[in-house]
Amino acid sequence: MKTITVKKGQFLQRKGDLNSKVYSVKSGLLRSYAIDEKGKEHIFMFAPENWIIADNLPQEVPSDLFIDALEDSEIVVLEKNIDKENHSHKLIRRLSVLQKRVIMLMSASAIERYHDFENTYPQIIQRVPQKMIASYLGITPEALSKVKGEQAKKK
Amino acid sequence: MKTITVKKGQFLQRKGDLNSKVYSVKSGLLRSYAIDEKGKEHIFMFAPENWIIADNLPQEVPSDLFIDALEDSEIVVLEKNIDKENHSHKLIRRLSVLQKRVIMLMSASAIERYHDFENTYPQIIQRVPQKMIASYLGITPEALSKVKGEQAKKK
DNA sequence: ACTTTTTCTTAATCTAGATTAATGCGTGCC
DNA sequence: GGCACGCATTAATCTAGATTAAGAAAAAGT
Repeated sequence: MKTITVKKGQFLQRKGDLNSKVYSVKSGLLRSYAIDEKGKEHIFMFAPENWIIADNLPQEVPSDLFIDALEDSEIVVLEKNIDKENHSHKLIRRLSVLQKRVIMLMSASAIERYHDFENTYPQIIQRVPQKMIASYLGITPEALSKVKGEQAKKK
Repeated sequence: MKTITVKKGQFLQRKGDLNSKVYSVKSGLLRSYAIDEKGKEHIFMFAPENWIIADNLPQEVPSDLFIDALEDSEIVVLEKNIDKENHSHKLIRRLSVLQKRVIMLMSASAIERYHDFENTYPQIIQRVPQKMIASYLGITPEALSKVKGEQAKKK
């Protein structure tokens, strides 16, 4: 269990890496994302201070996600192994978040998902470019810009 | 820890229920699903024999999902509490599945998601109506029918 | 301070999938 | 054995969001 510092833009993990770790963010901001066959990025999650981020996979399988720093950050690197202690509560909370995300992706429109993001992660919205939020929501930056404009006019 | 039998169509859990349980399927087939504001069903998961199914939430919060039986089934009902033993491995495997589902919903087309479902759950595809698979994939039955037709013609 | 690179916005066009509606096909049920 | 109901398919139309493109604004690098 060691602490490292990373600069904005630096990678902690790439797709295909073995023995991926769990990263606990002391300061700064990380993200994880996938790249599809067409070369497009899809942000899976953001992790600001006090969050942990990891590829949600058994540690022996090659990782699917890239993890990099969106800001200069201080990170505690943990082995996935430490399932000796009981992390069940944290895992269940993460499952809960993902379950909601799946349901939202299946049932809510772009604008509804955006509002939910605003409410759930107000801290994050200030710190990352709009296009990354679009990526997290599963839409294009253009679509997010449009839909926000329409929303504003309604008032 | 008791075993119960349920008939096709019977509910094990409804949205809003407190103290939701974990259901281990000995025989038969269960599903969980959400209903959105427009009244539409969105299937979150299927659980055939030897699977477990539950609302992925801390046990004290009211459930978001309905769980009912798609076939007559034998079910072992477990308390969520039994986090005394270390379920971490199962939870991590479930996280892994959900992570993939999120990425697929964000990056893959309807037909790609269908093929992935075919490959991942060949057992299930025979046992549930097409429209439920569509619901799991996040599309309408009509769209699935169409897209399968187009696929067939290509050969 | 100035240049270069990102990011955001707007607009025109295109497309995957939704919606609506009609028809045919089982298959359980009385 | 007939009938009602749930399911699948097809077709026509509609729409949210993708794509492409271009310009303005903001940020970052030197």
